Amino acid sequence: MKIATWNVNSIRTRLSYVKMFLVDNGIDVLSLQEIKTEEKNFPFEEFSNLNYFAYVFGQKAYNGVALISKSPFKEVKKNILNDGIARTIEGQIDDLTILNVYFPHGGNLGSEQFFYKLEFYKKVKNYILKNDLINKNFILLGDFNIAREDIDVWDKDLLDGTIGFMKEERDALNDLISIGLIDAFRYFHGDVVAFTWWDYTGGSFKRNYGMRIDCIYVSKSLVGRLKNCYIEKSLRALDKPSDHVPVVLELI
DNA sequence: ATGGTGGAGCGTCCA
Repeated sequence: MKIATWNVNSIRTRLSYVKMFLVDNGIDVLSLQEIKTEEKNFPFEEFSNLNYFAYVFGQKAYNGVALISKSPFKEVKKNILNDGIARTIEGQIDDLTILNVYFPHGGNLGSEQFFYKLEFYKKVKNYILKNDLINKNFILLGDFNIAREDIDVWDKDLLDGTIGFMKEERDALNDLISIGLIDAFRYFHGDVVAFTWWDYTGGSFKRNYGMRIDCIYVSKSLVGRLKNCYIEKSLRALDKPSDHVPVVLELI
């Protein structure tokens, strides 16, 4: 089973690439962030034509998450933090609980958005604990907007203290995963420097000035089923790409 | 300090 996550930065602009990615990689479940559209404008038909189901929590212009899957989800919960912001969608499929989160960007240190981001991390952690998801076959994936380790950024000294790599943020992410979540990419590639996001500006992709901020975390019960985890970097080199690329998890 | 690029959707805001 192949489960992927991708911040597409507008589903309508990236639709052809998303369809290509699903087919080329034989993806079973795709978790999308920043679809940037309301549900009423989501291209449901394009996915049903490919024999995929789509579950959408959308919002006008900003945010927006979705789950795309070959077989139907048994249950889907949107808005799990009850904040009305289209950043969370969770579903049950087979024996898995999959929680797709678009974590806040965070603005700058000390800004209102920065504290919102740290609070958001606590709320997701509490939600997982409250619902005992950590003791289920649980997958937390999405755009975390935080690089956790030094090897998750292109220059740890230059980026020290900047958004996405501040101590307070890394502490928040470490605190979240301390409840028993395993970084699937790191499980297979312990010391590999690899990124999932490159800024649009300044030729960042060509220079490989990136960060690994899109991740797939699994609960301990799934460790024995991990088969592979990879980053589909080639999609960043296409014309009019998203600034993020997909991460793919293969489960036995 | 600014601007560098991109998306939504027509004002700017957000990343």
